[in-house]
Amino acid sequence: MLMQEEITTLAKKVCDRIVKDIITGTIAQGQKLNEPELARIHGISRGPLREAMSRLESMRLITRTPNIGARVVTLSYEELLEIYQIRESLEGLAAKLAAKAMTVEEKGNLRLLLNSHRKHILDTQGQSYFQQEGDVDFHYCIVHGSKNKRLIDMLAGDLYQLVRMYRYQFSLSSNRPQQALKEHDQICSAIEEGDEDLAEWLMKRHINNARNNIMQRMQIQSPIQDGNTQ
Amino acid sequence: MLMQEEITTLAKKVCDRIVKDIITGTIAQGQKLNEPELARIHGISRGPLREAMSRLESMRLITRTPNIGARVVTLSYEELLEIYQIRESLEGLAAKLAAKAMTVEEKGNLRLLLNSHRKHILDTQGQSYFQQEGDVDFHYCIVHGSKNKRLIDMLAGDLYQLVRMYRYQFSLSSNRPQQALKEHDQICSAIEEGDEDLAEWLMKRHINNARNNIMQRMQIQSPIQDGNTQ
DNA sequence: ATAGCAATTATTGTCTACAATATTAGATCA
DNA sequence: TGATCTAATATTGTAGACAATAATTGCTAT
Repeated sequence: MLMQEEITTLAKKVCDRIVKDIITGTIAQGQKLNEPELARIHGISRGPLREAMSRLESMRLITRTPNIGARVVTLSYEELLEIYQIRESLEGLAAKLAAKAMTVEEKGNLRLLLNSHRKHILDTQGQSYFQQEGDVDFHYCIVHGSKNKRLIDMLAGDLYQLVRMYRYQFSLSSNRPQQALKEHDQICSAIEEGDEDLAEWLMKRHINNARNNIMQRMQIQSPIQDGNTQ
Repeated sequence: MLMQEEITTLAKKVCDRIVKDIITGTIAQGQKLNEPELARIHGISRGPLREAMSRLESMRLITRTPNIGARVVTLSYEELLEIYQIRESLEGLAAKLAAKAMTVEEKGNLRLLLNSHRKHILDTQGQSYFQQEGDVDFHYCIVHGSKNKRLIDMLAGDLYQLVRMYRYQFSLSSNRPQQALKEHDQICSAIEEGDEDLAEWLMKRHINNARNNIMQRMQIQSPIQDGNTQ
């Protein structure tokens, strides 16, 4: 039996491309999305494009108003706070569940991932991009280890996209890679030992630390630019 | 200035109707959704219907497979467990935030709501329907009191629909209305006093109790019927 | 010169038709 | 009789055209 080809649809493909454009800022925050124009750019008709936009809306990357149209969300200090509150809660749960549900193989992979991050940080001191994506990888891995499908969808499906968007657009690369790595290390150990409560507690503290770090730097940084081009 | 008429679109209206049908079981779990048929039933064309189905998918009330079609989700003991794990985490957070963010007026309304529930329980002993919806109201109210928009969307927008679906289809009306009311009372008091940590702890325990109660009864009850009509 | 209105333009919402894929039914052969 | 391939049917995916609503422009009147 052949391995199933990754079957997909125009709407999904275009959705992924637009997601990328929004996260990286190629399409600016607050910008109006014109359906005929976007359809033409991606070489599809408005049908699948609108379906793609429905997906974007469910991810909360755009907001739609009937008869008026869709705009890319506008990032804000307040929303970032909201997101981190939710992350602390849900990822704490994820870590707790992962400590119980992860297989030895998965735990091994998590450790390997961590070691490769350590190497990256040592090799490319301050190379923040990899650190960022590495951070996403680590959290992504634990969330999947929770085996809670709905939790996985909520975090990996939607919320992490927003987190990546904030990081790109606000240049929020970590300025504390060693510290973050150490915290990841602790979390990994707790999971390896199956210490659910400790894993949860460490994860919550880790995210709390990250939030404090980011908030502090955002207030120092130049105020949020208005990406609204309309 | 006139109050804005609730402007809407065919897709949204039909989506709401289908949501209702799915939750109440008018459309059985596991059932295949035929686009032309559904469109005809609701008197619209396939365009807006497909958009409605996108919304249903984002709520996880249906699952879609490219080129094959959409089916209503199949409820399971495992998923219900997953949902309650998430609820415990997120609603704990909601209660904590609400204890800080709710206005005196909102706190007053919450107390009024609770008193009306008490009256209902006294009047119609064992009348479970109101108790169910009343329970939803109470949690809904606290979630909104958190003022965390994304949290509100996650819980009130999507998750509660699923919870209602489980309650309808598994006839999971509360068999402990007095106990639940007492717990609501405690949570309300903690919120009134602005005791964030207590509110969180009480809410988590409350949901944990509800879960244990439901799980216990589901195991006693007849096994989950297969609603798959295909 | 500016405010308000009217006509025009542009954009979104919806419908119908067609193309591509999956499912079903039937026929052929071992 | 049962399995497998093929043709017919049904269903989903996509495109393009039309209708309804919103935004814009230009005009008029004060």
